[in-house]
Amino acid sequence: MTALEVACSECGLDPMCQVLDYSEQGSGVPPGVLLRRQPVMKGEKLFSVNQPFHAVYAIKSGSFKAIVPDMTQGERVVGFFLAGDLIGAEGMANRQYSYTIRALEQSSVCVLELARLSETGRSTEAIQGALIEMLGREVALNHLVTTSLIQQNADQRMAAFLISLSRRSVTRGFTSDQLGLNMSRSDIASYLGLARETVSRILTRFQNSGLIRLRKHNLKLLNRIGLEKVASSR
Amino acid sequence: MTALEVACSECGLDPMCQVLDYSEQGSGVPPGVLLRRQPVMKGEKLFSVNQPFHAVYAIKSGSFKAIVPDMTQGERVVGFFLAGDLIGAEGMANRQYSYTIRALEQSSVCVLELARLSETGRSTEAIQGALIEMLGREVALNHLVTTSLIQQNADQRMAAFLISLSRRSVTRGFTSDQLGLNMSRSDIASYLGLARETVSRILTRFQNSGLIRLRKHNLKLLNRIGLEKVASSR
DNA sequence: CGCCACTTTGATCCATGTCAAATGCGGTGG
DNA sequence: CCACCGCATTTGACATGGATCAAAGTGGCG
Repeated sequence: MTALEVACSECGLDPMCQVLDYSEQGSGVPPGVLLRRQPVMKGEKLFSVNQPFHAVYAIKSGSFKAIVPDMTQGERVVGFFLAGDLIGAEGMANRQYSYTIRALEQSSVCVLELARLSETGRSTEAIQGALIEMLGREVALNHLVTTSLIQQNADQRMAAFLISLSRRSVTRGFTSDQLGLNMSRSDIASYLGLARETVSRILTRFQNSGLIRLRKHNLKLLNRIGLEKVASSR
Repeated sequence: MTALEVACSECGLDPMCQVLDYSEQGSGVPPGVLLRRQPVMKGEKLFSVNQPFHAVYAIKSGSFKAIVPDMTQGERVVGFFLAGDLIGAEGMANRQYSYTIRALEQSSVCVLELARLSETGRSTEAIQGALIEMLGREVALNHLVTTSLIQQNADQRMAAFLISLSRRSVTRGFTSDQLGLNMSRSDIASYLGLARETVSRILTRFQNSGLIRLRKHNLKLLNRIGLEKVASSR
């Protein structure tokens, strides 16, 4: 059950890896600046909210959730991250992380220790260029996500959520119609702002109408066109 | 009725202005790279969705809304921008803007033509550093906004919205309890994902319970503590 | 002064939350 | 290997917040 890895070329950290020329041995980059393929156990944290910022992470395989404390419900899910995604960049400006990251399954990540970049001997210009590229993508991505969730009914949100997962999966080089739904129904509910009962009902309804097939945590999109229609209908 | 201006030190574009040393005459920066205090009429667009990216804007005075086309309702409001805010950075990575920006009132902006930065003669390193600073703040900010809106009831959303406006206003050096609500009720409704009737009802209810005072488009927060209680209650 | 767009207020309806109970499933210990 | 327990998920019944429909103010501007 080894999870699939993304290719480096599809990874959010790639601009920086190119600069560091990490594929080469003897690149002169000191050890500990860029850690590759660190394993992370299911349930383990990458970092916690308010912890001082020190590194950005890229998911090589597996998946994670981002959570923030919430006095009413304990925790609130504010995002899911899949292989290829970059995690932690939002902590850069504030010098501390703004959410807690927890692995949804056995995963692996690459870790870039930002403070130690100057030790690499690479030109500041090249490093900064890579940072700009990474941050720019991040800004664009966040904006996309923000737009979608509010002011849609439960069916639309769920359909949009599934499509977005699938789309992210396919841009990272995986199959587009088959993917692991490793988060719990409660996690999905929290993320979409719905009750978990509603999530459950919608998923079974989608299944009964032939849009998806769901076995445990394995999801197959049977009718993408239909899902897209649901997501955009009113 | 001249709108108040933010100080440069509070502006989202400031890191770059510092690098360009724009306050000096004879700084050697060619004309047209950084335009200051361009007036924008009420209703005028800064740029439109899908238009090729060329510049980022900083609001010197006034306010704007960000809208995206929506087949069902014509347009959807995805954000409001106040004096000091940076607009357009999300277009950098994709090379095109992802929403349309329209002025809510007579306003003024500073415009930075990004493609022409190299003409300034400033060191690439300094320019890149400024870009990183700007983008980093942007990432952090977007994340903050995203988190708040979903999974809250109408009262909470409205209270959070008013508080956020006030907070942004005060961090930019304006008074915290008095501010212009220059968008229409429909705009607020679209942004918060509510019906405009609901927005109207909530505002009158807030007013009747002494939380705010609303005269036309002039809003005064009378009881911030009360509002915060509404925003976080469940 | 009068028109038109925006806003407010009222009445009704429906989607989704909430509460409750049944079912399924994985892990553990005998 | 099986029986049992605890937790996640599903399903059902009901309550309600906010959408929708309708109509009456209100204010800005020609």
